[in-house]
Amino acid sequence: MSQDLKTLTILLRAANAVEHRIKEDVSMYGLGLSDFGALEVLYHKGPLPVQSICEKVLIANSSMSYVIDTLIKKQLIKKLKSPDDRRVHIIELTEEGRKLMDEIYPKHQDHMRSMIDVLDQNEEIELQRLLKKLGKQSKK
Amino acid sequence: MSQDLKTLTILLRAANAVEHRIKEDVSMYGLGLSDFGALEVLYHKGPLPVQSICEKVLIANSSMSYVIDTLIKKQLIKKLKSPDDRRVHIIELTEEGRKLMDEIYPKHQDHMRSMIDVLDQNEEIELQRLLKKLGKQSKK
DNA sequence: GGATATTATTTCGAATTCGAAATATAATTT
DNA sequence: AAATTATATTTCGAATTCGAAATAATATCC
Repeated sequence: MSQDLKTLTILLRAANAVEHRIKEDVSMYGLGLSDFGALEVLYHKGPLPVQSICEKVLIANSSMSYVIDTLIKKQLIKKLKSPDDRRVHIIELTEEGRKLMDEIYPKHQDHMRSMIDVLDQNEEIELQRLLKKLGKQSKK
Repeated sequence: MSQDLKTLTILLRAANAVEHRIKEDVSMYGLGLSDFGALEVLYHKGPLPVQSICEKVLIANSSMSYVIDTLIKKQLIKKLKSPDDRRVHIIELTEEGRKLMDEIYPKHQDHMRSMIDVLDQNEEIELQRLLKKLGKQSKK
């Protein structure tokens, strides 16, 4: 019983379910999961280097280059050169990008919260604790 | 505090970490995540229709068709026609596929268990309970 | 200060994934 | 029993992802 991997299976299923929900939420605006992830980070943290966005969105940087290209084509973000370090490209939302997120995000947030809110506050806090403990171990 | 989505973020991160670990584990044998997922289901449940494998591995059936093709090319599985229903294709491990899993699986299981074992037994059970509760809500 | 190592990003080709349409068969309706 | 609807699978083209190599700039070492 205790030597099986059910816990991980359940974890992957739950995450998959959440991802599908987000995808559903966001595909109406012609965005993919990673597109939205990148916009979301920029929306909340302000302009950021490519690398930092990668770390938040959890995809390879080569994939992020592609995501950034498509978002630039859609005129939702723009790319600036960092004055401090000429290797670095700073990404920021355009006016249009910000407007889109102003429109999408509150609805998305409500939708996601309604998922979480099947848990009471103590359960939510406990879940966070357990996942963090697991996740910490999992990085190498 | 309570209206934010941190819990989901942590969930997605933990799942991502687990997936990366599995990928690492399994890429040494030239397998991808979905390849391994399919083999694992067949290894544990015996021969199954394509559809049932899909449901376990959590990818679209069009993607599963591709996965099955590549595993057939590697001679790890084979495809039989169901005698009951001529729409259905039953997939089963070849001798070679079974041997591979006999080799891989115990190591994989240990590796995965060592991740889970940062949690004590009560924590593990509680995590399962919370994830199930969340996941249930998340399906539509 | 030049050589070497490190970091940030992009490019490339290949692999994986998806959704929608196509195909084939089975089940249900009328 | 024909027509309709539902289910299982595959095919197709496009989108996304990856890892490895390339490029460019900075930091470190000698």
